[in-house]
Amino acid sequence: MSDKHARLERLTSMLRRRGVILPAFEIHGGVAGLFDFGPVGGRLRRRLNNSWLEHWASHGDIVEIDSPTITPEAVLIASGHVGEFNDFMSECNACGGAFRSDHLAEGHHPNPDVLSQEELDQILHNNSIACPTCGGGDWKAARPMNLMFDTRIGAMKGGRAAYMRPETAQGMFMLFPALYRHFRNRLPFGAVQTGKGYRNEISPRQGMIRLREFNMAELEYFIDPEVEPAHDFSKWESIQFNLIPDPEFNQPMSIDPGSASAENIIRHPTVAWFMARTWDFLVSVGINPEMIRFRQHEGTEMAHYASDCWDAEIHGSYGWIECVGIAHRGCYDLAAHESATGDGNLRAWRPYSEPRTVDKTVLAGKGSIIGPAFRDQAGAVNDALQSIDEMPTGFPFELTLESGDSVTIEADMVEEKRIQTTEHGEWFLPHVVEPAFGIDRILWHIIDHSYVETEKGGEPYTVLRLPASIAAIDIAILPLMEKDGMGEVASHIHHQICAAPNLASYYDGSGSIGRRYARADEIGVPWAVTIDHESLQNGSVTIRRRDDGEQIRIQPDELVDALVSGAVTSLF
RNA sequence: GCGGAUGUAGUGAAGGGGUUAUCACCUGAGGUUUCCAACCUCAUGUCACGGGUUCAAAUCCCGUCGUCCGCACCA
Repeated sequence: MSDKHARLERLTSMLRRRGVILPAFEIHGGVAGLFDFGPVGGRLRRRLNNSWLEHWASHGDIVEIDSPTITPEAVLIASGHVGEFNDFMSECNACGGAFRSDHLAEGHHPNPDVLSQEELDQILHNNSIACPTCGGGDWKAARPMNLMFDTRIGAMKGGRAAYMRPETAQGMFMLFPALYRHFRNRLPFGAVQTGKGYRNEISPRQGMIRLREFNMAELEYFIDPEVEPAHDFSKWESIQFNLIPDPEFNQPMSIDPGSASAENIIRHPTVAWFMARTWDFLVSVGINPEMIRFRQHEGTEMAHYASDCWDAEIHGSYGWIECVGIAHRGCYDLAAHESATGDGNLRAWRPYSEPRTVDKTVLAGKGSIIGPAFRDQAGAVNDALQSIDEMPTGFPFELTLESGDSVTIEADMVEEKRIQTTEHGEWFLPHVVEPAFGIDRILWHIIDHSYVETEKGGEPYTVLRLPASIAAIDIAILPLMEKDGMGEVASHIHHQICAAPNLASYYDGSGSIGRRYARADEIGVPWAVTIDHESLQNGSVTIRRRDDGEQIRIQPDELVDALVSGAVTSLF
């Protein structure tokens, strides 16, 4: 345990020293839960973000959007966040312990979640509920504890209440009509968004794990609940995932995702499919596959919107940490926004395989008779006639109006009409499967899994074995000496590589060559080019592989091509 | 929010009522060497913030803030 702790200290020291991840605002004392990404970390995070976007864009039916972080209160009331994030806390006057008021009131009210502050205080007082810590029963008044940062839109006092978004997902729901049009009205399709989310955590701990401002990457995949999805799981046939189902139903198991779906351990095939694609992503960016498991939420911990939820948890220095949540949200969000706004554009059209023709015989009122007969009730009579389900057996008959009044309808007041309508389809609320990624947590575990402490010549030596695709710096350019023109050649190659799209190199001419290799290894630079005397004669340079120190000679142009195409490994 | 610990260069640490605050590594310059953290010389940079006690505070006291650990809370 203390070994692990010491390793963690060395790792976080390195991250600070080398400009990867640093506590934010430190010269002003720092703020828990806020971090800076430095010159190395900033690019590392961008690379991870880009890998994530590419991963989903490669599906062909998923597009990227971007929406504001400032969100009007109405949106978050509709989505349930204002109610759900507004928990009341009660504090014990004797020992100072703080607890969620509704948890304390449990057993004394069928649904304490919905109670007001006064009602909660009443229940605590009337039932003399004891403090779980000290046994006292003297409670301070309950106080709301909202985990969202609030703000106002508009400078004057008339401004609208708003919050910093606690998740990026709502942006995708707001844009559903635009997405539906973009995809030519055909499901399924998805939208992704990466960006900041905000939660005013009571007590951020564990470094990058619980943050107050964090990088989220969320995907909303809209599906027709009545279409049985066809996913090809053959790619993962021989890969065993570690699953921890809700203990109410199943024991932990190792199983391939296709079978888990077929056996209904994962309740929806699309959820299983996204779990598998999530696994692909995590492994591709450098997460150790043995350190991944999927845990199903139990009924009681399910978020307010989810009907089935699996977390991808990654094991690292802080134990098992949830890094991805894959939730089947049903039609919760679209339905909530529809009912809050009355907007009719949050639905999709499902054509029937055969048009449905409905023959109906209706009684249509004759205006010239009904009008004079019923005067100001005539409209209501017509309405009532139209909504008759069963034809009357004869005339006259009694017709009940919506107001409850009854009127007598004579035969000459109406005529029978046969109406034929053809319905080609129906509007429905799509269901949503949402994989939501915590980028910072994933980045942390990539670093954690990549950080290797070894020995070199009896000295401790550290290497960050990042995959080349996300390493902050692609290559280090090292002149063996900065004389005889080696520095100039090196500088030229450095600029050549930096000018190539999406490549970053760094030039290092200070210190011994071994020291410079060590510096590059520490922040995970996968390749190092050395310019030596032979380079001055025939232009060739050596390229060294980070993970085993092996070197080959190569022409710089060939190297740049290989870097651009990501094929440096094949040169060895 | 409660309790405990704690705050000294970029990192890690030592020290301590007295005017010039140490040490190692790191970083930079010069020299020397040159393919895996070599060496020599020199240099940059630090007592969280605010108040008090004192002739004098980085040191003692108070407060604030931050950080860490435990409790509690936690999409």
